[in-house]
Amino acid sequence: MAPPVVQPLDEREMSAWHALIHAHSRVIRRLEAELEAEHGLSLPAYEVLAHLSMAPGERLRMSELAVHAVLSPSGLTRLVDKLGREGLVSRDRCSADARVVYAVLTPLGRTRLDAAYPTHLRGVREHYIDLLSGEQRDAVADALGGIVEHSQKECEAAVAAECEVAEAEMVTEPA
Amino acid sequence: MAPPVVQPLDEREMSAWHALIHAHSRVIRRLEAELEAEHGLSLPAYEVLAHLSMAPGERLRMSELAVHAVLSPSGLTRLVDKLGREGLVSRDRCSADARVVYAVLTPLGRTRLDAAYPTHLRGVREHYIDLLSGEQRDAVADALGGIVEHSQKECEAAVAAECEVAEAEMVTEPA
DNA sequence: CCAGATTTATTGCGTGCGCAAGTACCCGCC
DNA sequence: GGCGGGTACTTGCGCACGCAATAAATCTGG
Repeated sequence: MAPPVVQPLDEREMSAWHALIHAHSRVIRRLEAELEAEHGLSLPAYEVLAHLSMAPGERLRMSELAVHAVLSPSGLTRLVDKLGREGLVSRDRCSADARVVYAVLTPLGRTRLDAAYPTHLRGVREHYIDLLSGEQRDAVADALGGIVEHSQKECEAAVAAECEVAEAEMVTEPA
Repeated sequence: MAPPVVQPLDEREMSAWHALIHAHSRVIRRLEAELEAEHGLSLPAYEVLAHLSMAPGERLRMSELAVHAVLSPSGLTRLVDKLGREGLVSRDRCSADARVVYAVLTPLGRTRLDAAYPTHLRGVREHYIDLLSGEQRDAVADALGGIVEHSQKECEAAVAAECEVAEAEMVTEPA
């Protein structure tokens, strides 16, 4: 019952923390502002189009898209609604499994994406990549990439744990 | 007028970009979920309380607070409204300059912050800091910190540029 | 000393988005 | 073969937040 004394953040740790928060905020804000001003696309919208364009058949399931774009399933549904109204993507129900929906890039969507690509690329370079040395870039990719991986594993572990709990309940309350 | 051909992102650059986006998203989501569940505080709310607690007199101007917390001025006004309704901060008009208002931490706010601190600390460690080696941590702080600084300088430069434009207009259209 | 420009904070408005509940569908088991 | 349990997406709801316009106070030049 002794409180699990956690070491307070020292100055370096603190600065690594604030750096993540503030750098992300600054980079994203600028990039999004440019994308919005020049092409009327939000960053999530751009990312959806970009991921679709790289997928085989320029189509992806909603759930896959939600993972790539950083969006909840419901957020993605609404975003695809919006892009659909603008004619940039269309929906396509899967014939094999009527639950799944594919988002498909339309020719117009491809055109808009191609137009927006230089803006996005320039923004990412100007506000982020080109401000880092090669070593810094690799170090960041390595460090933060590791966090992403770790986080994914923990999610899977959490799901597994839930299953075990469910099984335990099956035993505890056999109804 | 030749299009300023910008080098496409190679694989390493791409991965540094995605790492930033996804790592940020994952870390923030987890931390915020824990903070919300255990103490009913959003991450921005926690940060406002934390910054106030470290300020002299536990008080800070709205505008300063907006810079530290990652929030627009309007966002901050509303957040302070909300924290005020919960009794965690109070507003205090500055006697010297009636335009500025100070947000000050109340005793109740201090209590809530103290209660939430371990959760926040544990979250930052568990989902971020402790997943990095010492070198990685310093490299990230260095690289991303540099981006923040650069971005600040650019903002100042942009403001200066606006002034020049304004001056130029003064000359162009002397009314 | 006052009119206009500037700074500081707030409000109107619209939008984006996450959670939880709902719907439609697939699958395995009796 | 149909029924209970999961899966994939959508919708209801509410809130947070950014931008632009506004209000109030201060500063500055004539």
